[in-house]
Amino acid sequence: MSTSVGKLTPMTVQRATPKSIRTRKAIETAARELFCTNGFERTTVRDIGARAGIDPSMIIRYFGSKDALFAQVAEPNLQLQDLDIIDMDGIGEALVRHFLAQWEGEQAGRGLPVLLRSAASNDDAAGRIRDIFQEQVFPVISRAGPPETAPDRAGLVATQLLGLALARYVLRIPPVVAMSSDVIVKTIGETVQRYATKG
Amino acid sequence: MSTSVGKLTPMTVQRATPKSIRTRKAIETAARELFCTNGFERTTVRDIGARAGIDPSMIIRYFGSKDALFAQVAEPNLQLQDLDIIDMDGIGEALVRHFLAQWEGEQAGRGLPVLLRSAASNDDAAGRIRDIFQEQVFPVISRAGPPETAPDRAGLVATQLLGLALARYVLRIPPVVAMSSDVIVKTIGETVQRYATKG
DNA sequence: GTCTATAATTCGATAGAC
DNA sequence: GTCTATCGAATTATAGAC
Repeated sequence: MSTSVGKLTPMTVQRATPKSIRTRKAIETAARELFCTNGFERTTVRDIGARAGIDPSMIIRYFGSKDALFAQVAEPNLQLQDLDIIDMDGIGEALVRHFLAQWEGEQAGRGLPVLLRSAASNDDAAGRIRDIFQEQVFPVISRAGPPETAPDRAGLVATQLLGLALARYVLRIPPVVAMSSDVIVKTIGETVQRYATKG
Repeated sequence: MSTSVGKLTPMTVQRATPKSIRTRKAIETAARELFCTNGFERTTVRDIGARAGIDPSMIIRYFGSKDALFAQVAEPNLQLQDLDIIDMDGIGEALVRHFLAQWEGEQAGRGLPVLLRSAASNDDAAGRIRDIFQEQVFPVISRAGPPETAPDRAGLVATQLLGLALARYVLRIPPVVAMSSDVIVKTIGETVQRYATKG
């Protein structure tokens, strides 16, 4: 949900007819897939248009620019609020399981793969990932240990979770790809648990 | 060492005069820095020429193409052979310390940062990272535990080491950047030790 | 060996007909 | 609302004078 249909782009005013809604959604879906697969730089407006089955010029008309489209599409919401009520003894495994589900699920983290794929090429993609961890991961980790070590603990958790995503979904290192979710949750969960609580 | 001066590019035959050697090295250095900072896509041949203080057309003349230059420059050698003789009880900390030195040292891993920066944009950068781990990391990890679990153990080590590099050098997540080398070696070394030996 | 000039593409973005 | 046609800028790569 929340593809923010009502959110007007700062350009040509445009009514939200049923058809325009479908077109906008088609563009966003195609953009997400291509940004995620090829990263920001290697994805062209023309490619997105072709995949969405609409004219490339419509993309500019709807979103104003390629950058604006990327910003619209790369808004990860890790939905970690679900974990707030979990007891801290299982925070490690819970975090890993949650992340795997986010990456492999239908919504695919709503943008995290897109960002990670483009973090090296898009100017602010790295900054957005930083924001995500500060705003969404840090608060959760904070409560799992002494407050004064919270930044370090959150940072360590970030290295392991991002490294897992990088190796499994971007670089596709064979044994990491082949590993079952259960093994990952158990093995890496133990690491995350230690990072989150003891640092 | 081993900037492979004698290695002829498959193009215009060219004598290796002292001047041409200097030019070639200047190009390689500038390319490494820019590829490492901005990734493959955002680095232009013109930028490299400007930084090297030579004409952009010389780059094509010397290396044939931008892709060929990238391939020439992105040949990481982790030099893990130094670790072969270390006792396995300290393999975790040794690996992390070695990696940090590689990333932060003069030679900067001779290409690993370049590759990681470009893994999302350059077609074969991800493949090269896979090769690096299979050829260089895997053999070292193999000896640290039961052979049948070697791939999984090496894969787990990869997630943590690459995640550390990603968070600290590419995404620059503040607490990870601020963390001292000693703390990183100790904390993450403990994780790598467990992955390398027990899986 | 080096540089000037430019060819040949490709991209993002726009104008305007319908 | 959608598409055709195209602009202007940027890129890699080449040709040829010096």
